[in-house]
Amino acid sequence: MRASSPHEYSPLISKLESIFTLTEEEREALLSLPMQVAALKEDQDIVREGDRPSRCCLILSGLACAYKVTGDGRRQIVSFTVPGDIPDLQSLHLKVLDTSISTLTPCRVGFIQHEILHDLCRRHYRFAAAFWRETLVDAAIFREWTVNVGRREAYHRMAHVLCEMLMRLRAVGLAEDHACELPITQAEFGDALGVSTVHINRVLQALRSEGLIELKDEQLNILDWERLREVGDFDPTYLHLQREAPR
Amino acid sequence: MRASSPHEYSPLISKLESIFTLTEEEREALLSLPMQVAALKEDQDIVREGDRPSRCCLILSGLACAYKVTGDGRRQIVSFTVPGDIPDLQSLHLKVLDTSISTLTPCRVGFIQHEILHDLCRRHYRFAAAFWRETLVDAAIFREWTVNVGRREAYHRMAHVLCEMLMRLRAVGLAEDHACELPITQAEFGDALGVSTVHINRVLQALRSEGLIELKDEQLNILDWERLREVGDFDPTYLHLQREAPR
DNA sequence: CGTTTGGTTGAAATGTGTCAAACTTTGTGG
DNA sequence: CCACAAAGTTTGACACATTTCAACCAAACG
Repeated sequence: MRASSPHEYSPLISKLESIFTLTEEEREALLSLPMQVAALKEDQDIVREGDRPSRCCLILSGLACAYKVTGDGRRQIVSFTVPGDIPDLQSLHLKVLDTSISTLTPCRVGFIQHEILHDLCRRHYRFAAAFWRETLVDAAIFREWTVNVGRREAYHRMAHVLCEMLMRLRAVGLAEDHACELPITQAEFGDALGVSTVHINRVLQALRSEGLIELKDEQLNILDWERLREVGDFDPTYLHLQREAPR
Repeated sequence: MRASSPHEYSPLISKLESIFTLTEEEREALLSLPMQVAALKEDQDIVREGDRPSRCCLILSGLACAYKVTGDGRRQIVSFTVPGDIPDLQSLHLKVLDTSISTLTPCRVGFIQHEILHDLCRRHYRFAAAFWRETLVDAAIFREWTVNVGRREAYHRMAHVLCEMLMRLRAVGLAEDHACELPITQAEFGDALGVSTVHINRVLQALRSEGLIELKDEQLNILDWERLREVGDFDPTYLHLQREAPR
């Protein structure tokens, strides 16, 4: 664990910049936020359900996920994170965590104290609005996942998350037009989509044999974006990626 | 549509009061919020996916739901609302709505202009925090629903929502210890749980014959709360109902 | 009183889970 | 650098939860 250097904030800053233009003062304020940086291995819990954290975690690099475990020990991943996400930003206002957050790949994670963030939000309403907005986009993704899991068959479900991940990774500069690194195992996809690993395997084979995707060696290649979008019934509105007027 | 009288705000005020104590000034500020009140019939859309609303809707009485429709026309309800909820509070920071909101029963709904709420939040950070928190609790509910739909069988899923609804209604004074009005049809439960109406029917019969619940004439009676909780794998933590220290 | 809405039932079709085994790739220590 | 273990992927057969379809019933309603 070491302190942050200025460039560490770049995933967060570019994410905020993608929504509205930061003033010089705001950029300064962000860059001077004290943050503890840690490098984590894969499959490590960053925080756990039931924790009462005093800080938030900013994913600087790598993939992570938020998940819950049912009484009989089955895991449901409720969202994937991409760099620039703060998956436990909710803890700023909800004392007890109701989800765990775990790395899927090795990650660099920045920890920022709650008080620091509260100060920032109190001083600049635009930051409060920006962070609040982040949590609202998260919520929109949760809603879409409920729809995905509740009303689409596994084949379509899979197409849908692949579309989502590509768009989200592209938004933070981690994907080409129709390709990206996607180091997610079939078991993890299963936990995310509420489907058994075996079935995920079959569904992926179907998508491959239909000529929609290539997925091998942690590398996703979307061969027919238009048809994958249709199959996944994917409409990116819920990701709220468009630039909007500042508040 | 008519203007609000003071007592209209009571569902919202008691909800906020259940989280932290309002100062006299804050209570004043809330009561003086201009709000347009409308009485809606059942099964009416309040707002629709794709809308760009300039106001939020506060459910004053009745049940409503947020839902999305898939490309092939199947509806997924992503959450139920109870009085005091502001199901499109997200629209304060996300321009385009990604879900529709519809009444399930006749409802009284209050509309509050975005500017008014933004002003309030800017002037009193505690309100920003309180409303922000509301949206975070919503998000927690979405997450739990993903788990419910993704990892539990229909029988357990149903038990889970019944527990959730009882707790939420109790929190706003609309339920006894183990009973409440619950005017939700089996088709609506189906859309909420990602299950066909027919199967909802069978699952309800099972819950009834196990002696766990009575559900008839829009009246839910939980006969064995402890076992229903177990069957539904229900842990209310995610509802974040406990009183917390002010911010 | 007929019509609509919501609930109930049965039988057949099907998507998905489970189990168990084999295969492939990756990582690691000797 | 090989050998072995561990992790991830693939396959087939079978079980089962849930859907679909179609009909019927009961209560509410205008």
